[in-house]
Amino acid sequence: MSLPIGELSERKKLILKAIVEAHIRGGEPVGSKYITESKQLTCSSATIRNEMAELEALGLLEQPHTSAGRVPSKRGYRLYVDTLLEEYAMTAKEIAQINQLMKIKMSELDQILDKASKVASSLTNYTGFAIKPRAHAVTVTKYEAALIDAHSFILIVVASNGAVKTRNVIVEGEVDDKILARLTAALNELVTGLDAEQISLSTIIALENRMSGDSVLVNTVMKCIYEMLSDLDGGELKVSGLDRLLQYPEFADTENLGELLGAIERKDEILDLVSGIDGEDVNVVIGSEDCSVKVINNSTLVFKPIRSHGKTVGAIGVIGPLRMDYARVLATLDSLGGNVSHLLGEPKVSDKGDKHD
Amino acid sequence: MSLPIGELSERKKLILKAIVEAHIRGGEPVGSKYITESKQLTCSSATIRNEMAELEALGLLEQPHTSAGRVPSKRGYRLYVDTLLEEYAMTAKEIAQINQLMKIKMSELDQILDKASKVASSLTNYTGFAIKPRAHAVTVTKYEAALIDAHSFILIVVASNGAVKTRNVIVEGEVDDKILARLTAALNELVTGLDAEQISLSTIIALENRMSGDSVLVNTVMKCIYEMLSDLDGGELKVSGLDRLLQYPEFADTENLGELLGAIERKDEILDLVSGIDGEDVNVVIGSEDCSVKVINNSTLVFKPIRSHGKTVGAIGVIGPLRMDYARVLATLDSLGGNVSHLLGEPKVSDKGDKHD
DNA sequence: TTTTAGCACTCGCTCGTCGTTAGTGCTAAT
DNA sequence: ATTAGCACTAACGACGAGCGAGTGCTAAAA
Repeated sequence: MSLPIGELSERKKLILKAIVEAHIRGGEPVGSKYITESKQLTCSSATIRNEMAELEALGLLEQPHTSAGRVPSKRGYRLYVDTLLEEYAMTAKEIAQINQLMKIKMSELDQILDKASKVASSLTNYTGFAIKPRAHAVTVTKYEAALIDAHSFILIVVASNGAVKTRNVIVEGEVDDKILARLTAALNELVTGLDAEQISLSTIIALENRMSGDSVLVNTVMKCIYEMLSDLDGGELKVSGLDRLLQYPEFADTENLGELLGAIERKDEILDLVSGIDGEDVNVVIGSEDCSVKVINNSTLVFKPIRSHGKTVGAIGVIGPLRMDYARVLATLDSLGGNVSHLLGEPKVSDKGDKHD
Repeated sequence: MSLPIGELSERKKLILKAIVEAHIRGGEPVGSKYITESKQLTCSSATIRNEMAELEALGLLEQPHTSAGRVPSKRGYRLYVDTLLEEYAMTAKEIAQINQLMKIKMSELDQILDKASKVASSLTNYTGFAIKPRAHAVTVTKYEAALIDAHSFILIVVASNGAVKTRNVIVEGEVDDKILARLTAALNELVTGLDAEQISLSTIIALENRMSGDSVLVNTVMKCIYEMLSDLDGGELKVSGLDRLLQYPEFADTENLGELLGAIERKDEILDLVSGIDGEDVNVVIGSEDCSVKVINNSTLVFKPIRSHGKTVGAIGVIGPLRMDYARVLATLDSLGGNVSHLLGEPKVSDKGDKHD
């Protein structure tokens, strides 16, 4: 399973790199002749062929069929991303576009993530996505309520992860400001710091006692709170620039496209995948190499966590074909994600460290 | 432009109906022989051919090429939907599924619409969508605020269309409950009933006076309010079951699919289209027959407005190929949409009136 | 021992041909 | 007005030839 990175001769690395990059550009299998022509390799096509055969034996290249050129395998891409990739120098235009995004003052995390994923999509020309990860054991830190009319009010919940949710509560009986004040006071005292599973019957009974035994109101409200808590740790996945997928021939057939659309539709696989990875660097998931997510078999996910005050609050990334322009995408996401995190109050990392996982 | 409905002989209608239905089922051009065989038409294929030629001259049928069968044109579908469509009898299973949806108690419009569009998609096997239409001149009917810490609070806005929006407001100076109380009181007094365009400088100045000239706070808040108001009348489009598109051969090529995905991506065309249509019946938009929405040239949109307390608050619908199973889709959406509206407090329409536009 | 030139071979791709087939339009007979 | 019959059309699938890009292997050169 582990890659024999050290074992690879310098020339093999160069050849692999050339093949990956040629294939990223052209999308077609690349042959030995092409390599000799275009690159600074001084050897002949026959030598390249021998090397290519060995690279294939190592599982780094694949042949669609005899007498076609070679295509990088997933392991090949992985090796490329991990060790062969050169820094991509962002163009002034790209930097400007990111900076312009940063100028737009948006106060809501959702909006920022959404916008950022759109920018990621348009800068890289792949499909962009934004994720708010699943959170475990979200609790409520504060309740507020706002009266609408005699039969309904808005319940506002501030969660431990900083999210805010509201819900329209319609009650059978009558409510007024005084009842609401009592309710919020009781909720703040009794039902904070509990996650969805920790709300027990005793909590509810204690609450009822505080609310003069108005069990209808209490039940309605508790149901709402439970619902909101479940919502809060649900995670979210938003996709932008889906139509960009179509320009890549690997998604021209229904097979791959269907798999990917299905995965996006279901959300959970991608959500789990992204939520399961921590850290602040850009991550690259190539195909289903780690076999956990079977569904995005022929696509690559690249994403960068967004952090705020030391916590991961989301992620932005792009989805595209295996032969993704990794250099560019990594640079773009790194910069964009860093800026977004910075915008959210995260200290900027000054050292340009290793960005791979 | 107007269709010569009355002019069509009974037999022509029957033939057109048979062709549309055969083509919906099979997806392929249908020939004269097929009609004579399968249907109760007593005449021969030659007669059918003559009739078909005339129907084609009327613009109701099309020929992909000579020596292929006929395919309904957009006008043909339109005529079919408007006058030839027979009621679809929903199966017990479908009814049960809708009823089950109705049992799920959800309090938020967004969730209900979202869920309903998913059900629409799964019942019809087309792509479902849910829309909250653009609203003009949304105003705020009530403000509330909830303190988070000394530098931030949550601003809650109840809009004239019943929607609720919250925003995290971070201020330079310090805030406390007392300041917030004054702020909300002032806002409720001075900045209600105004839409985004009507907020003038004098409003802001009046507000500043009330807030002891704290122009920083006032400006921050007003910017937020403006943003929220703009958000509120923005409209929303959510799509579910996108992958279902792929099973229809008309979306197998990149062309049509790209157009449709692009339109969904941009949202505004579809939003405008749906927002522009009022009433409570199911609407059918076939291709870009009315030339306003050029982009969904080869798809059909069917949607039903969702009403609550006499107002249109959203719409659910499906997107699919031109040869959509109209009978089924219309029945499903009519029933589903009616139920959702009912759930939202709209009186149930008892008379099963004409459901076409 | 490594590299390279040369060569036979493979296999997909593109044409053109050809027969088949489903469907048409037209005409003449009913 | 309808229909049977017939000639015609165009898509479709199979077949085969030619092409070309690319390979693997071998034997010679470095």
